[in-house]
Amino acid sequence: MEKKYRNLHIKLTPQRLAILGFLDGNKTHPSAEDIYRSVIKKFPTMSFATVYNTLEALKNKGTVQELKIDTDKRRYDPDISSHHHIICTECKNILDIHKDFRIDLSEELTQGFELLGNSIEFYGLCQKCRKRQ
Amino acid sequence: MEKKYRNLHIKLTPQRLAILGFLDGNKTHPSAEDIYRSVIKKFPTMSFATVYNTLEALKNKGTVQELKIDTDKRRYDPDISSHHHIICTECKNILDIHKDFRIDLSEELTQGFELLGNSIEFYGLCQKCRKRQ
DNA sequence: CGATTGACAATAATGATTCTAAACTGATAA
DNA sequence: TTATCAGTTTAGAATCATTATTGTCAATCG
Repeated sequence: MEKKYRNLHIKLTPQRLAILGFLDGNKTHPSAEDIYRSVIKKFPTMSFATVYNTLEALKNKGTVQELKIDTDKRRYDPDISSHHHIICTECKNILDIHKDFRIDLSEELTQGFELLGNSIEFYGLCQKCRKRQ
Repeated sequence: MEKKYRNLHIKLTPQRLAILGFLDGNKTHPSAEDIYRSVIKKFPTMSFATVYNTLEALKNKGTVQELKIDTDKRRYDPDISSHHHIICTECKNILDIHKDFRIDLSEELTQGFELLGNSIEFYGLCQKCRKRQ
């Protein structure tokens, strides 16, 4: 379990391993609070500062990315592959979209920008909300 | 000047007109604070609550949209046409991209979602930051 | 063995946003 | 004109997410 994270070259403390464990394979785009609430079960002394510090460290190492899908609070994603999201406009449920979209922009549109990539937020209605309508 | 906003069917107080005037044609994606700082020049008694209340009202009327381009604070855009943004990864400068991208998703990807639209965040290097590198 | 470093926890501080309560405004009715 | 009423504004307090600070401890290094 630990071996997996050795190459991060950060100190693998029990708290950090618990956070990494929670994030591993997690598809729920958790907030700092979500992480805190889960990890505190095993580490009753866990503090928010540790969650934020660890997330900052992981962000810098590039193993976690910060998402902009929520204006209320930051959300984090352990899946750092370039992927996109579709969000239900009703219930705000979020689904990952694993596909690359190479979108080119004309020079007229980019006005001198060098285009490096894109991140797409799709929106729509999830199955449950469609039935409810 | 006022006629333009009559069809909003909200009470057009002087403060609201000042906010609407600041937003009209604004391409800077201002935060609540940006709006406050500008409008307080004419209305020294203006309060933040009024800015937020007005933004909420305008959002509900669909004349302003809340952007998710900044994790630190909310930003607002009076341009409600479906458009996108390109953000400089260095200086965070933002440029509007006015073009429609119809992107279809396979059923396998959407898993029951009814796709309604998309919003794309492009990223890259702006002209100034390219030269600086 | 000290000395140093990095991480932790608790807590204080900050900054954005929301809430509250009282005063104000403008329209309408008496 | 005056009274009333709904909606708006204001100032400031409250809340919530995030960041900074401080003292402590454990692991590491010379």
